[in-house]
Amino acid sequence: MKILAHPTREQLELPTVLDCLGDPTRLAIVHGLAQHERVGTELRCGNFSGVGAKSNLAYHFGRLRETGVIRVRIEGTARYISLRREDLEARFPGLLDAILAAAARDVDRLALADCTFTAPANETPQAQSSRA
Amino acid sequence: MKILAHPTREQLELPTVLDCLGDPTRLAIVHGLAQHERVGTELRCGNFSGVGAKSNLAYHFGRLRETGVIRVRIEGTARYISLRREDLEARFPGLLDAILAAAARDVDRLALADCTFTAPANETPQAQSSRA
DNA sequence: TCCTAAGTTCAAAATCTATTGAACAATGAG
DNA sequence: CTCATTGTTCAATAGATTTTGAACTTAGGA
Repeated sequence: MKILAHPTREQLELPTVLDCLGDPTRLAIVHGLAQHERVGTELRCGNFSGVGAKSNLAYHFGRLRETGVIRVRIEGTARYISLRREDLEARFPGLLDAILAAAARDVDRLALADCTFTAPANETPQAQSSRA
Repeated sequence: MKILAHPTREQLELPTVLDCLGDPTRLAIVHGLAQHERVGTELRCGNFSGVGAKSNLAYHFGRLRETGVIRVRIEGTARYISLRREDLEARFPGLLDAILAAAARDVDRLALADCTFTAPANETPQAQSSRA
């Protein structure tokens, strides 16, 4: 089992993060992650669709991870994705929230609709509430 | 005398703006503009240096204008530049401030130092103090 | 008028990005 | 073991980005 390389909090760079989120596909992924956070379950790479070939999805997730926007945890053959909210907030206060709020407001304007995900039922062991 | 095309406030797009500011050179320009705002004088394109050839500066200013990040006012042969703070704030609340604050905090880390400007003495008619 | 300063536009080059399909690796199930 | 699932890596490609120098425009003096 491999552990993927992530930049440390201190290594996060502003232009890199902005550039990373400037891509509509990646912004859509991050928006989707943020929207899904309240559900409590974790999303896998494969939950996302509408981004083209599988290899393209891997490419964008790679970029999001290398940039430090998301964290990727390997478990079996699956990779669970989460937003690095605390790290981003510590380095760039208010930035992620402003971006997510703007993305949420513009959701129909962006190509965000192209990137959707099918939410998992109750795949992660730790996080499911009593009612579905 | 020409008037340059600017997107309207409503036409500002989040991915476009993020992508535009994801470039270190343009981020440096915008940071410089914001830093200079308190002085009260307007900056021209030519006040900036360290960005390479003149045509490259024109390229980046063109991009910033088309994206809606800056406004460019022509006066004679000079072009006066200003940040579109209100428009950006209206469309993406908190975004510009978060970016500028982060850029200011990371100022020595970024290549911002490469892009400097020589502030004008008292070129704009409305804003000059008594001291030279 | 002629000159200069400010900035643009164009074409070319070097580089980077996004996308795809095919082949590959790793894990868990039957 | 065998097989399907999950996702990666590779090579190729099409397109976008950044950068440069040279030629050009425009306005304001001397």
